Amino acid sequence: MARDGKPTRDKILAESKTLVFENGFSGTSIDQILERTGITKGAFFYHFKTKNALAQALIEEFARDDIGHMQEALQKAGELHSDPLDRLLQFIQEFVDMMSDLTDPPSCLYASYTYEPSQFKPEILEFISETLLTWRKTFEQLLEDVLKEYNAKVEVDIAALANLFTVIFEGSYVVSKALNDPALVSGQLAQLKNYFQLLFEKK
Amino acid sequence: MARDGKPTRDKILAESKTLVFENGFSGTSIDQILERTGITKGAFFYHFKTKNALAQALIEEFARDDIGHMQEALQKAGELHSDPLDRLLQFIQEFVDMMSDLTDPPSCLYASYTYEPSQFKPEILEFISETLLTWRKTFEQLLEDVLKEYNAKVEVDIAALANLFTVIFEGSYVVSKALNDPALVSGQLAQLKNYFQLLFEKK
DNA sequence: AAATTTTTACAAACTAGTTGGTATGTTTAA
DNA sequence: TTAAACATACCAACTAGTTTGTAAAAATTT
Repeated sequence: MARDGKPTRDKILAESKTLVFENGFSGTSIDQILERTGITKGAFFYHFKTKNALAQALIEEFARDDIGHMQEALQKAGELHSDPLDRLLQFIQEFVDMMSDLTDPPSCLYASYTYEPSQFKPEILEFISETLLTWRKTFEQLLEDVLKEYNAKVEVDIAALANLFTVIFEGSYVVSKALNDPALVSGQLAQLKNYFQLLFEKK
Repeated sequence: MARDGKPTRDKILAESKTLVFENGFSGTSIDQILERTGITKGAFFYHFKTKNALAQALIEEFARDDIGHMQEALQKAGELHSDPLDRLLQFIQEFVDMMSDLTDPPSCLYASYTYEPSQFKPEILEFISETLLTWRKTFEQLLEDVLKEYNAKVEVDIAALANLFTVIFEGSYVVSKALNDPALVSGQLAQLKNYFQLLFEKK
């Protein structure tokens, strides 16, 4: 190895992500990325064969961080509570805390890509789908554990309940951005906590 | 008036909306619009001075329909129920019904624009913000009416509760698209109904 | 009511600038 | 000195937007 290319690659990824959230993916030109990073076209295409390869690297990094947060919260909730409902509520609380002092509205790359799907190779969209399904499965497990010791006061669809977490996350991001209200996100997640608190009663 | 240009204009708007949901706004070229509509550049720029003027017309039409649905549901809920909680639940049920037999995942232009904000003039983004606030105000009114006759079982933030409707709508659109599951939307709105049913008890 | 003028609603061809991507070099560190 | 990590210059295709022209309907005049 000659010079270390990782700082350059990381810089491309970081600045690209910011740009994609501002302009969308197809609205982000490679020239813009070069401007922000201070590198040249040769450097860019050394690290990424095509613009779509950048898209793929971006979403993979985003998903890695995302799933990382999920597992951290899962572990913390498991450590703090043995009761399955407390664990579920703590899991949500972890994200309420995480989102409680944002200075800017957050953005999700899944949503960004989902609203211009034709720009990406099918495998990228499938990867997003699979990542969201990972979230759902995790949440389904948490819910099933709850249902062993709790009854639901109204009839519930477990899959729908499990999706609700991601739905509120994605939705609160959109609305938070549209209203320029970063604090909105944690407030919405708190509603989900309320819902579960109201829904389940000890057997 | 000479020849009637309205059919042409409407065709541009309809095809453009479809294209924007496929490619994003900046990913949609005017040439693509011309291909789909079968018109020429002269015709396009006769009806819309700039591409951004199209963006504005698109969002205004979308918001008009959107607010229209809101008022329809509001009226119907008001006709069917005098009890404020029943009215609130019926209001949501109207949208559950509306979304219950989708064949494709739906899309929202607010979210689409929000994830490439730099492409639009500030007034367009403000217009989106104001439209979402209209939703919130309507929902706040419904909730306040409920709280006159009902108590909330847990402490609630009315603004957060009012936002939750839009949040679940936007979020379910994103997740529905990402998972290619059109049925998901109505299932998520049903959760919101559950929440309110559990939350309020007669004074 | 017939002839003329004006306006609307387009069509076709063009332009200046931008796009993603490439070909060919140069630098740098092991 | 060799391969990795860039830099420079370039290109064909595409971009939004413009220019110029024209058919037809509506408005105005005769």
